[in-house]
Amino acid sequence: MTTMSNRYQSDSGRKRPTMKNVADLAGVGIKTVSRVVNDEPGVSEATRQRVVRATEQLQYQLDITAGSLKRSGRKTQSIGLLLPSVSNPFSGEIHRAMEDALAVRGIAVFAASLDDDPDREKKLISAFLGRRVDGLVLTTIAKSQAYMIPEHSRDLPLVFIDREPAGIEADAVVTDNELGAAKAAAHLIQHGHTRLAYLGDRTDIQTAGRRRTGFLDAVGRAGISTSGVAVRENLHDEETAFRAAHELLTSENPPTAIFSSQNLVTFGAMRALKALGLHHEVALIGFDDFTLADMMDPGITVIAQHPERIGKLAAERILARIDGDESPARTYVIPTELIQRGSGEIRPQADSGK
Amino acid sequence: MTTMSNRYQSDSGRKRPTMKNVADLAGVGIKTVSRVVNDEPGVSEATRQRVVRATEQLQYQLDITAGSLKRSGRKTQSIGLLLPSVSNPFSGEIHRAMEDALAVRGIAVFAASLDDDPDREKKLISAFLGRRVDGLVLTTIAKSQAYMIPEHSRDLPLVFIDREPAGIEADAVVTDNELGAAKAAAHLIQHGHTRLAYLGDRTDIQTAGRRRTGFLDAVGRAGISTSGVAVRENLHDEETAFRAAHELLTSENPPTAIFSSQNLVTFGAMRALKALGLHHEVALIGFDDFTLADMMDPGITVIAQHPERIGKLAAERILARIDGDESPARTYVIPTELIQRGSGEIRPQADSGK
DNA sequence: TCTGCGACTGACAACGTTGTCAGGTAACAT
DNA sequence: ATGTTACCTGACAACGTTGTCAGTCGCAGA
Repeated sequence: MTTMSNRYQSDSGRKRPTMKNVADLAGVGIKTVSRVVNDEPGVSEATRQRVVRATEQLQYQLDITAGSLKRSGRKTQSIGLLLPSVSNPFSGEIHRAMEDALAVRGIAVFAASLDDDPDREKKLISAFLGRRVDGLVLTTIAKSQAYMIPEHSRDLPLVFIDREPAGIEADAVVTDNELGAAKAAAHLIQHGHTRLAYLGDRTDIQTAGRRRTGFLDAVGRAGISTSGVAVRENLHDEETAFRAAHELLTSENPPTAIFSSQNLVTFGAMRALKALGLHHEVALIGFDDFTLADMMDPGITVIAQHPERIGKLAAERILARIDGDESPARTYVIPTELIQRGSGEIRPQADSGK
Repeated sequence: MTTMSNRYQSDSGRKRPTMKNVADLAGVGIKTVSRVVNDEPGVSEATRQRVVRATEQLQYQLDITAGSLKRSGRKTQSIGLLLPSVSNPFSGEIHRAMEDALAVRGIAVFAASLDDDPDREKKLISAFLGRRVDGLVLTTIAKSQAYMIPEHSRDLPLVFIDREPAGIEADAVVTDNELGAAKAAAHLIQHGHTRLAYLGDRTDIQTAGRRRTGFLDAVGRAGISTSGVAVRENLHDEETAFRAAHELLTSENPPTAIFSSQNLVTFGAMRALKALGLHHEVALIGFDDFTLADMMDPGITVIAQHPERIGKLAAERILARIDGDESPARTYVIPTELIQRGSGEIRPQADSGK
């Protein structure tokens, strides 16, 4: 019947079949198989049928890595995604949105966690470059991304998310941190607060700085002395945030409202308020929304970011760049949303001024 | 000085350099560059130095995809990870644990979301196979994974997580769903409850079935008629869970304790209890832990799973299989932990029998 | 001096695919 | 009958790397 050895006649074959095997079985040339598999024109219906049958019989799977070798302009159909941590819900949302936007183009995503570690950043980028990803979407930590210029100038599409790059010209998609924090300040002031506290993340993280600036500037614009704002920074987990909040709340002149610049810090502040029984007396607004915020007592008012919009836009930008968009680098700013749930609407207590 | 055109002399080069470029610049053969780059022995120190300098000067990056082409036994140093959704915190924890375990071996992870959609499952698996991943770690939805047998018999390492496979012999790492649910039942009964409710997920999800069985069996073992247990299933989101819980709680003979088989269902139940003002009267235990469970009022008692242990073990198994472990397929069961926080320790109210 | 050995080195084919290009055939117009 | 299409088709090189293998060289031992 056929000239094939029966090695590839059944599912029990040891090795993966190649185009050569399919071509032999179908009695055509390799290139014809390639055309059929890639849905290229120029193959008669009869031949196509025969090839399709052969691929099915052998359970043939095109090796995309081999194809991406030919013509180095060829793409690997994969991108690298560098996130603070894949286990962080905010990152997860971004990841998911990107996946959805990229899947329609058949692009797969390599995801990895940076853990705010510059060394790890370089290692991971290196690992992705070695796999010849078509583009890189990343949240950076290193002070400068200038070390990536060689790659970028080699036409490696780059999109920064959440934080803007320094020392390199590239697209970025970020949350409107200043305005978001300013909204929080305005909201608290509008509810009568004048003794405010700002609980911030590590000062070397760009977004933390922006939120701080946005908050303090808005306080100043409202005519309140910013020197009266209690600022505690470098809070990187619940524990340190709890301690800072606890300390502030039990001090001589405690704040009547707290703004926390990040989820873990918000959690720490919530715990401190609850521990002191002040959760219904001191106002709290957190930056970044979180699950069950509305189920808290009181519900936690937040400045919500839109990770799904960030992810979607980042995916669109990287695709555009991969497709050859050469327009100047641009930063896209995604607005925030103030969600009132109770904690941010608490008014200063009459007796708290003591 | 050198025979190289100055095309590759600086960072401004357009194309990525190849081993050939490095070899020319260093004045050695390609193979010698390969040896240096891969840290193989048999290169004199002097030569090595020259090659290293050349790679640095050209910012050379080894193309691992090209290498994996040679000798088809060669690995791509990447695996595919199929999760319910990368934005789901439980999945995120597993992903993270796997990443950490695989990174030390230089293996990158392609992650994708299944969304409980069998078609999507097949498409994604196909996409990963086309990229010649060294192994696949997945949470399945399809009733049977028999369709993967051809690939599996071609030595594609496979590890199932969270759910056991059907119709195929492969390793699996799962939570002890039966025992976990049984613990919940025993805990509630021990606190005096006899009118129990079980709120479950889609019945076609394997883990949901196991939790149901575990719960009901434990109830039976305690000598309580299982026919008295109110069972509501196919609850797949907060809204449906809320309605089911609300309905049960406002029925003729309401349960004094609820067991919810999954996070979203737990959230729905929590909302229903709060809406009816019963959160301090009706006991609740949820399967799977979640952030801020301890900050609820009351704190939510849960059967915690250990996603980080599942991920770590799955990574170890896939590595072992990649390294040639041919031992029989085995299912690894990860124990759960009952975490008491208040909601599960509420006793039946005296008047609730009314 | 010659032989043998060990250490080093590079030419070459091969991995599985696709771009290029030339050849071959049928149909149709001249 | 001949030329002109349009359409199919496959041989072949190339992509960037590594395994194989056949060298070359310096030096110790005979």
